[in-house]
Amino acid sequence: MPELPEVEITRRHLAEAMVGRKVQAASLHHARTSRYNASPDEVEVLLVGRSIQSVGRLGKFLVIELDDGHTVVGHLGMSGRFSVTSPDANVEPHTHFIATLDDGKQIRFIDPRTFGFVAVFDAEALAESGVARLGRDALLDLPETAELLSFLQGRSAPIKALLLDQRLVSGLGNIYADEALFMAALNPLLAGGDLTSDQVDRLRDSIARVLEEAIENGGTTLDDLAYLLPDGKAGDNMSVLAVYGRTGEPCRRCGSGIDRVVVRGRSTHFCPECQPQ
DNA sequence: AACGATCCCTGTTGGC
DNA sequence: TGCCAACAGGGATCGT
Repeated sequence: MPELPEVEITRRHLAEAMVGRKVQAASLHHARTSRYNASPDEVEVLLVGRSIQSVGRLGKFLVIELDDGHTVVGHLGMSGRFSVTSPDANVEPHTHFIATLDDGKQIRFIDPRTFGFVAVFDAEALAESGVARLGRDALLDLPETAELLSFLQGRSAPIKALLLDQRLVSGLGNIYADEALFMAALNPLLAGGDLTSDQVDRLRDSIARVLEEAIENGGTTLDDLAYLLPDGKAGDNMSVLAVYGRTGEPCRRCGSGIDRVVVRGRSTHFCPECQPQ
């Protein structure tokens, strides 16, 4: 599933293709993909003729500024993918959105499970959108240990659940939350408020390292869910995952079997020896 | 307020 | 082999 590293890699590709370009045509074929606008038509009307000023990212959201003050917000959900193609390229199944730019290139959004979306917001709608509720970005703006400690103070929820809460720090999903907890040698079920300053310090460093390594590796492409980069290539990061998806397999550090529990409805992978309660 | 459960959706997988 | 239930999960929403 796309998390911060995969969205960041997507952002870089889209920025290269889109910044300074004008949208010549836009078509949106799926009401669920445009669910944050009044209709698919509204997305098309708001986009055509606009120039793209910047392609940014906050957490797992892509934030694209247009020349008239509107903002395009995109989210990959769990199966979404943007591709940059020529207009005559084969249109893949589940292609819900196509924008044609003034250099002839097309930006396409392909999303089988439709958890993702493409929205065009004015300033008011943006301020009420999910983007406005995000905590600091885990890659660009990771809070210092002291600030994280105060966030966690008094929280009884397991640290795994708190890492998935995008209001705390934005960008971590199920894969990198598990990987960061393993790297920090922290049990995912520990209550957030029980973490010591040293533990939060380790967790902070681990979050940064896990995300940076994943970006260097081109992101994580799982076998079952074909996350692909916008150029169609697969990422390499799955080969270095320590715990995610490795239930029953030997821990890369100590050799004992990786365990799996469910936290807040999400599968959670950890080494019971390296990450004791 | 904090926390957990539920829902959305479809390709893949595992059990029978 | 074929069928179908179970599973995967980010974010919104709702109940406790």
